[in-house]
Formats: sequence, C-alpha cells, structure tokens
Amino acid sequence: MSVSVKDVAAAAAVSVGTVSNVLNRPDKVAPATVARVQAAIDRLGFVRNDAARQLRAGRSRSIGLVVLDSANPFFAEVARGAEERAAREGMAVLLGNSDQTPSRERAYLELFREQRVNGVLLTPTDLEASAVRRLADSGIPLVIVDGELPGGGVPSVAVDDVQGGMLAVAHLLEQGRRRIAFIGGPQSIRQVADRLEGARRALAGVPEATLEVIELDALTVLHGRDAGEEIARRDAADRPDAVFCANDLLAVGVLQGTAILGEVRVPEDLALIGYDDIDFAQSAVVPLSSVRQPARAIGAAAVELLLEALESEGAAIRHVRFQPELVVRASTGP
Amino acid sequence: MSVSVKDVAAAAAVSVGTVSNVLNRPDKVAPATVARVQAAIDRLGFVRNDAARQLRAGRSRSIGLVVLDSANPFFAEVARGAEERAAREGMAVLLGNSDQTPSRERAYLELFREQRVNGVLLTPTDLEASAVRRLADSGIPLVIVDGELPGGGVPSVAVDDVQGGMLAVAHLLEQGRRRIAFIGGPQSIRQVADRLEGARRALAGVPEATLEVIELDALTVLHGRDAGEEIARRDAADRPDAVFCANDLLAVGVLQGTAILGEVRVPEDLALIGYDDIDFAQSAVVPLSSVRQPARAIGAAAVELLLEALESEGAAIRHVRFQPELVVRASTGP
DNA sequence: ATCCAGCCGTGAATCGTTTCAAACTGTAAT
DNA sequence: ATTACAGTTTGAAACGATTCACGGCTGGAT
Repeated sequence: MSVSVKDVAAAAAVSVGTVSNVLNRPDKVAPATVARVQAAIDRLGFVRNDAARQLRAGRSRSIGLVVLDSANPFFAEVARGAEERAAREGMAVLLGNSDQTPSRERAYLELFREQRVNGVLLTPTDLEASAVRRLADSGIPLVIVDGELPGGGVPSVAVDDVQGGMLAVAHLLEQGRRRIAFIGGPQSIRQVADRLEGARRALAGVPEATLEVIELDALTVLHGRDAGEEIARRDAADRPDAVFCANDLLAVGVLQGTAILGEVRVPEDLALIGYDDIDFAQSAVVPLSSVRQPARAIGAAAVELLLEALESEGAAIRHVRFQPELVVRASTGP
Repeated sequence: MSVSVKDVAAAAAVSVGTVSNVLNRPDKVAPATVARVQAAIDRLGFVRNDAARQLRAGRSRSIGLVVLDSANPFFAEVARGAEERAAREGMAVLLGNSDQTPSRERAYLELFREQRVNGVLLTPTDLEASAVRRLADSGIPLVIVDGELPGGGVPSVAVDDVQGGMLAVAHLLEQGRRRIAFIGGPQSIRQVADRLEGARRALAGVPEATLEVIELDALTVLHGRDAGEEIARRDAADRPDAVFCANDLLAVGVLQGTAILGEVRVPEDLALIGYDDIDFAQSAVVPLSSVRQPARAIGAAAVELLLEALESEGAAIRHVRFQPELVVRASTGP
C-alpha cells in the first residue's frame, strides 16, 4: 500500500538501517549516500510511519491538552500558545474539552494515554481530586495549566489571581471609589475565589470602604447583564460606585445591563473593571479596564515545562507564575 | 516498563490472542474468560498501546484539523464541534493553525500524514492550489471545511455565503435603506468575495439603490473601527444609510467608530448588519443583526463526512451545504 | 458408537521503524 | 606485510498489538 523504508532501501540500493540513519542521524552517513537515499525518498514519496517509529523508539510526537472549554476566548488563546510552541518542536497538540465534567476529563486522559502522548497539559476540573495526583504518578508527564496543585510535586503554570484581584480593587480605591461590588461566578472555581480574596486584601487597608459580593452561577455576558440591570434599578444610595467583575464577559454584560436603563453612566456613576483582558475589552463601547493575563504565554510556558520534564527526567519541578497586569481604560477613567 | 498484552495474558493464564479478542470482540470470548482477563487488565493497570494497534491494524484514532486561526471565535466553535463529534467515536482531534500561510499549512499536513491520522479536515489557505487536490489524491481522506473545492471530487461542508450576503442586504433594503455600503477584508478570501457577490445580487432588483464597497486589509475590530470613524466624519449627504460587514468583528468596530464621534446613531441614521452571529453579537451595546452560521454544526458535519468516507471507501462524495440564517436585532431595527 | 457443527482458545506471523553489534573498507602506523 | 583504526554500512532483533488458520472440546444428531 504505502511506501516503507524497505522500498526506499531497495530503490537506493542500501540497507534499511542506512535509510533510518539518513532519517535520524544524517551525519553518520556518507554524504553521497545521504543524497542517494534522499533522492529515493523524494521520488517514491515516502512518509515516515510515526506509529512504527513510536512503537520501537518509545517517544511520540504529540502532547495532550485538556481545558475546560476551548470556545472560551481565554482558553482558545491558551491553546493557541501551546500549539505554536509545540509546532516549533515538530509536535502536534491533541485538544480535549472537559466542560468541567470529571467524567469527560477522565475519558480524555485515558484516550491520551492510549495514544501514548508525550505528556498532558491539564486544567483540572477539580484540583483537590486525588485523581490528578494519581495521574501524575502514573508515569505520564503532567503540567497543570492555570492553577497549581496544592502540595506541589507537579509542574504548573499559573497567574497569581489573588494579586490580580488586589490590583483591580486597589485601582478602584485609588480612583476614590469606596462602595465596591464584586460580581463573580460560582466560588467553587478557584480563579473566582482567588480574585475575590485579592479584592478583600486590597480593601483591608481602607476601613471606610465596603465590599458587596454578588454571586452568579456562571461567568457569561448574559449573567453579567442581569446583574447590571439589577444594580441600575437600585436607588442611588444603595448602588455601589464601582464594580469588579471576575471576568471580562461579565463586565461587558454589566456595561449593557446598566446602559439599558440609561440612568447609570460608566465611568461617572459606576467605575467598572473586568478580568482577562480579552481582545474585545479594548473595543467595548466604553473601553474596558481589565487585569491582563498573558493567555498565549501561559500555553507556551506549559509546553516549555513539559519539554523540560521530558528532557531531564526527575529534575527539579518548576512552577511558572505570571504576574497579572492592570490595564486602565475609560471604564474606570478619571 | 509498561504493561503489555503479554503480561495480561500471563496474569490471566490465557494467550495474547485471547486478550486481544477480549479487547476487540468480547462477544467471541466466553464470558468467564472475559471476566478473568478484564480483572487482570484492571489489576495490572494495562493501557493499550495505540501505536502498536495502529501499526498492525492500519487504522488510527485521530483526525487532523487545520484552520486559519483557532483563536477566531468562529473557528474556535468549528473546532469545538469537530472535537465533540470525534470524541463520540473515541477519536481525538489534532489541531493545527495555518494562519493563512501555505507553508504552515503544508507543515501541518506533513506532520499529520506522519502521524497517520485517519483523515484531515482542512480550511484551505488557497482553494485553487493544486496542492489540495494532490493531497486528496494521496490516499489520506480529506474534507474541506467552510469551502468547496471547485471541480468537486472532495467532500466538503460549506455555508452558502452568496445566499448569506443576499439575506443581509435584502433585509436592509426591506427596511427602506437604499445607500448600502459593504465593508470587507481582502477579496482574495473566498468568504468575503461570496458575501459581496450576494449583496450585489440582492441589489439587482432595486435599481435606485446603490452599493459602495469599502475594502480593508483584515477582518478585525480595529479595522472596522477605522472604517466606522471614516464614515461618521462624512457629510450626511455622502454617508450610506446602511452597512453590511463581512463579519461581526468588523461590525462591532463600526459600531464603536461611529459612536466615538457621536453624530451617527445606529440604527436610526445607519443600519448595521454583520456576519457569523458570534456569541458577542447579541450582547453588543446595540445588539447586532447578523447572518448566522452554525459553526459547531459545521465542525460536527465535517467529522461526519470523514467518517462516511472511511466507512465506505469510494462511495459517493457528499457535500453538506448549510443555509445561513438572518438574525434581526436592534442594529437594523425599525 | 460415530460424526458433525459450533464454540473457544492458541500462537505464530505480521505491521514499519529503530537500534546495535558486527562486518566491511580503505588508510595510516608499525 | 601486518595491525590498528576510524568511518560506513549491514542485517536481524525488537517494540506491542492484531489477525487468522488451526486444533481441542462439547453436545446433539444419526
């Protein structure tokens, strides 16, 4: 059916061993022979069978990536960063979505193990789960993405969400705001909990400031819009003068929710800041202040850590921690 | 190192052939034996080596997907749809981004061939390229995504962009608009060209209506914003009364560009319609009318066609063509 | 009793590559 | 002439699963 090394060997009048050497260690083969074999390869259209290579050599050329939802702009960028970095090593990325469901996560991890991926990048659905730890111990290199396994032992790349929350609220306080509201999704999501914790810490130094926590079920534009409308309907006296949203989608929603009633102006009556700095933030009607996370760099770094782990078996476990960055735009402007 | 069928066979006191049968045709094995082997598998933590399976059996369990840019919301959704459908078959998706660069496209296709993927889903950078045709002839099943290879012969899933363009402009005309502008990226992108063609056709029946074409270099929010500002700066007499954008990102940009000067109101002075109906469209400040493309369904259908092609070698080549759907919101509202 | 038909299970051959010890070649040193 | 040696090339073993022709066994029909 398809052309194999054997065919190439015959065509070039050498042994299969030599063809393999041309493929993998051309410097060990006489230049004239390399040329002859190369010519045969081109002529026959030979394509190396990675399955056989993998079987014999042990190594594979793909890595698995499991995220919560690749359609979310943040994770889409993370995936993009991972893909780019992997491509530079000639590796491919297998993409899986867990949708926050442990069973789907498990299914993907199993599939990836069968495929003998070089390693797995995982945004775990549940960091406490011993399943993750077991996976890490099972021999397949693992890197935690956008999180950190309590107790260490597994390389990870994360952004300091507590710090990010502090940045956001400190900025609001600096603008003279004192009645702060935090709008966020289920607190079971670590990212949300950490950002709230950061907000609390920023407030610690300003006794006269207050924090209202508005908890939602999900981090979507529509949820944000509802929250925004609710705020806009309040008496001016009950209204916060600043809102920190757990992500940009929520913030965009709040922007719309308040705009609908038309009474609350951003930023005059209500300062608004989001999180992630997704592409759209800078292009919102009122350009949105936000806390930037280097999504692409996160993906690239995760691959980097994986490569390190592969390179030097049993070396020191590294944790990459990015610092979030405050991006000030009109929505909190003076 | 790792547990193989041989180990399982020994542990369960059967032959390797039987273990393989348990794995692949459990109905051909006595129930008691199945149970015994299954127990051994669980106890030893055996994970099937897909490379070996693939080598011997020929089939693989992954499919390749090459899109222009997976960070673009439309393609992110397409990828998501493909991933979901593939997962149901126990297959994994290898994700590649060509960034509209033929050389990157080629590199991925080569990598995927080496990996012996089951097939490739491709959004080609250049539909004319004979490279695509050669690929299709090279034995590896191919499905064109969001496009159609002129001359047929390759299964494809597409959306009728001409029809979509017609829908959009017909709607604008129906609203009484007569001075239409089309804003779009490089015409070399087939999707853009087709949508413009659709606009032209819709106008054919209304002699007194005019069409202005504003060509941009890319389909981004920022490009759209520039175009919007330019329009807003014009004298009212030179201004179009409706704009059809080649995608939603552009439309969002136009919305902002016109808002900045504050003189042109949407939809009163300017009706605005986009394309793709990305998630954000319904949540824009002025909710955006758009032409919906079923992105997820497109991805799923592509996998479907690939499965068909694998199933019935040499059967009829199918083309799935989705109909675009007009979504009317406030930006073109009465 | 004998035969036959189903079931089950066996084990060697096979897929296409990599790897490695051994063979070969030609040149330099003794 | 012999030995040493480095540079090349060879060929067979190995990786771990699937496949398939074949043999053993069981139980019912003749």
